[in-house]
Amino acid sequence: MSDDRQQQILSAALRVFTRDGFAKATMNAIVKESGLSKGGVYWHFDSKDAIVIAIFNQFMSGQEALLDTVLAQNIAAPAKLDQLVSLIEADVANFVDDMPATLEFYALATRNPTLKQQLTHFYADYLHKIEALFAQGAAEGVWRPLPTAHTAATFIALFEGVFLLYTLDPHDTPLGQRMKNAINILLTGLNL
Amino acid sequence: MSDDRQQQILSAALRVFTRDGFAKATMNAIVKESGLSKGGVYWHFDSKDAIVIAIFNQFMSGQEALLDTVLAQNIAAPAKLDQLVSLIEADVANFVDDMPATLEFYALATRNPTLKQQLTHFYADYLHKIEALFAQGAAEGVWRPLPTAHTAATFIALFEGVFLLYTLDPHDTPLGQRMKNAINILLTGLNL
DNA sequence: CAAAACCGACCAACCAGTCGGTTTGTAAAT
DNA sequence: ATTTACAAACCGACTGGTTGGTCGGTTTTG
Repeated sequence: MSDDRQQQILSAALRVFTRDGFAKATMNAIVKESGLSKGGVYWHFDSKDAIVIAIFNQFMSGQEALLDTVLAQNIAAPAKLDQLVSLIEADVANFVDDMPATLEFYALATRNPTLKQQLTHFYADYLHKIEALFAQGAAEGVWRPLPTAHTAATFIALFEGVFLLYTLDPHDTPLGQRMKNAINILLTGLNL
Repeated sequence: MSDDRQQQILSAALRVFTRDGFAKATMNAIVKESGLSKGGVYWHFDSKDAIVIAIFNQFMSGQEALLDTVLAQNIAAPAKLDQLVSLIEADVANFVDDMPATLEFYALATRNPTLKQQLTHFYADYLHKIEALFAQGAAEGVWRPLPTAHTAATFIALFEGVFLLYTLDPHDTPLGQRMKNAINILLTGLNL
């Protein structure tokens, strides 16, 4: 049952990263949290970095699967957008506590070539799929036929920014509300 | 000339953080880069964290000063917005290389209470000032009179997101172009 | 019984911070 | 102008503690 054990280790590691921060997280802590021994953990993963990369991959796969689920449906573009927001909102509720860890992963990705390449691919894929969504909306005549690359990049940037600010300071406004506000303004525009 | 020496240490530290990443940056490296000795550096700063916090403060002060410069002028709101984009674009050129470090600071701020509080204050201030800008635009009759808090939060999120994505993967599109694309879509809106 | 999975004591490297001592600036006393 | 006095600024060898990773041996599994 190698896969189960690996998952057990990854879950433990994510818990430690979330609790202690990536910089302060030690292998000893991950080992202890996993319930295994040091040798056991190192039998499954060659290094601390290997664990980080594995967690990162799971996170990206999950996000991409979520997007695919929404886009696969046979509905109008605005409905897809609504559903995407709802799904992300629901999904994020499961890992709000891990969001600082996400930030640290991003920081790490700017240094680690392996991580950087994976992240670049992930975003390229994600961007293309979102582009298709906006192209659909334009074809349906509900959205402006702007260059889809610009629109998609702006949309993703807006969402990432909302996440970032929420992570830095969740204070009173819940994440779902922030996302909806942002989307509304992006759709309607500011100009009179 | 205590201030000069402190600045010398902070500049060296930022260089090391940018080069090695915050996690891997050691005091020995900062000491070496600064040209001083360990005792010398520790005479000016009590700890590694104190150095980080000082750098963070400088960064925030700079950003706020830039915003104040723009807002203080006696011109229409859209012109202020244009100018803000230009100024940020020019300013960012000076520290593109340090942007991964910025990401790491953000990650750190979610753990360190002192940093977190400073960052919260900084964003609250920044938000209020941006709100005033959108209120001005609404009063001038060029922008929709939406709730300024929502508009300002969305605007900041959009910009932070653009920065984030650019840091993660600068590939071909320059930052200034990305900012302008994003602003255009936000102003005009997507809906037909 | 062989390979896979696991154990945990051990280690070499490293790191933030300390401290006793030295140099430098500077202001008052001679 | 020179000495004295003292604190600010600086030096760098040293340390106590920690960390990622290893390895020879043990248990479990098929």
